Amino acid sequence: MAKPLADPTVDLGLSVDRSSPVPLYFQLSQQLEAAIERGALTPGSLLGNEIELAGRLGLSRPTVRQAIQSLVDKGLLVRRRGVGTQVVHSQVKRPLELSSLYDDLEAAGQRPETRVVANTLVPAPAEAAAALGVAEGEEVHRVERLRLAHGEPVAYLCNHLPTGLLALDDERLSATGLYRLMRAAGITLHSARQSVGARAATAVEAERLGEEAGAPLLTMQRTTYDDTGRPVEFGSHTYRASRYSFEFQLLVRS
Amino acid sequence: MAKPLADPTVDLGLSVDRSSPVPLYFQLSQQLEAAIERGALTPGSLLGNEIELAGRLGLSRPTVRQAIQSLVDKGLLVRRRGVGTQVVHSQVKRPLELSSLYDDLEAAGQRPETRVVANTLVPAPAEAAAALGVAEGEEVHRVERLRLAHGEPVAYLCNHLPTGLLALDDERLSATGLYRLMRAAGITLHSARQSVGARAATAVEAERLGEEAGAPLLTMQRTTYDDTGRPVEFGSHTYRASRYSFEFQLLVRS
DNA sequence: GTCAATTGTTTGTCCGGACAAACACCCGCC
DNA sequence: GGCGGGTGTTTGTCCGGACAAACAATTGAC
Repeated sequence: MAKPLADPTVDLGLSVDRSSPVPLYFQLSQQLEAAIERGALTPGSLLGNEIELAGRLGLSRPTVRQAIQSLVDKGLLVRRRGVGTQVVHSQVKRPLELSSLYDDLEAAGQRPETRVVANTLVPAPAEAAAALGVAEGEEVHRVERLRLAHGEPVAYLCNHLPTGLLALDDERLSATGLYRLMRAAGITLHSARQSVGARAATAVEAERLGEEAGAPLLTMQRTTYDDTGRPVEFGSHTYRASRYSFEFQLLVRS
Repeated sequence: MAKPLADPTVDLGLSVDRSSPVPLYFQLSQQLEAAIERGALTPGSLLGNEIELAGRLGLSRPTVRQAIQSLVDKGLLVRRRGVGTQVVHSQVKRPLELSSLYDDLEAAGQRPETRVVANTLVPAPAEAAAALGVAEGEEVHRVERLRLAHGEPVAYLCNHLPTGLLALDDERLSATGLYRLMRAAGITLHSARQSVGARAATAVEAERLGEEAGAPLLTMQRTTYDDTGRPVEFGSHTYRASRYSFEFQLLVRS
């Protein structure tokens, strides 16, 4: 009979605005996420059952469930039948996004810079053609960039893109990341297929990145798709292993 | 007015079994996924609207929506208001799972083998203690293994695990992967935090893997959490870059 | 004291309906 | 011919309810 929490609605300042165009379930999930983020909901604590929560907020149970489910999908909450919904007790950050090197560096406080080495139209090489789903030799954009942080080279990025998708001028390429340009052009990025490996740097690669020949490089090849499943970008990147590593969080989908 | 598909229900052999304990939405989503997998639903093709589909199957719209939504989450389908639900036209495999090296090798037809190099209790080193959330110096399991494919070394795996979770005997460790053992012990793996990088092999590392000193190695550090957010494993792995690379698919969470 | 059955709580699944918002398409106007 | 508005289709959101399944805790029997 004794409830572990007095009234979470009050403590957490949960409330919804029915006049807002933001969906109710989304308002709720954001508030819950914020509460978890700032520690108002401590790891392991119960959330109170769905019926009560719905009643207190003046929402229906399906709406509350939708809000909770989205947080479960993000890995912030765990539900157990007969027990309730608990906050996961781990230092989960973000469940993994399609990371942009530029944004990552910027978020880390490293001042990212981009030097455009090449920006031309070329006949598609076999590998790029296969990834982009165009005929070999068909014209595609080719962009080669050197990415720096604090004035030091971090990565050499070579990308191929289908024509007609995007206006690519050196100025904009220098100012920001490719993904931001694509999003700004109305392309909704959706998924990507990646392959991450390592190899020793060739003399040319080493010189570009300021390493010794034979130094270990982290390599990534990535094909990115928009929300219709159309390939929009194929990238071959090499990173200085001494200056960069990939960090990400995986969720098991059940 | 003209429908692109005559009656998908018939063509795809969709049907649900109400006497089965398997949830209806899950039955439907599995059948749809199978139809996409085997090409019965071609990329770009419409799925027919939700109301009709529900009517034909004798299900309610929410149930059909739940089935479709799960496939949208997996990146197999795209929904557009006023248009309908389409099959994504790309060669999407699986959206990325918490990959097990053993399972990956086995699925690729490489015959994986494991040699247990060490399997002891040790005081937790600082890094492992921090990852597992235990005090430094507290006793933890330490397992070192060499993973081979076709008799050739592929990776050197060093893992730390909390005590009391799992019975770790050399025999079982040799026969299968660590993740399978954990699942078999009733641990539900949920998420993992990974860091992938590269570095040159030290003399010791090179010797273990049959490489030259200085050869590029792919490194991974991973902390795995169960469904309650409790850390259950911390691994430091080194892979022969010449023989292995990580392949995975990322989804952008909207 | 220990084990098994019962009971209560909570989430899981499913239904039927209603209205809103976004998009594609067609038609009429200019 | 081009453009704008109207119309219809489809998904998005939300409601209220009902029953089933899983789990924990208590109760009862041995």
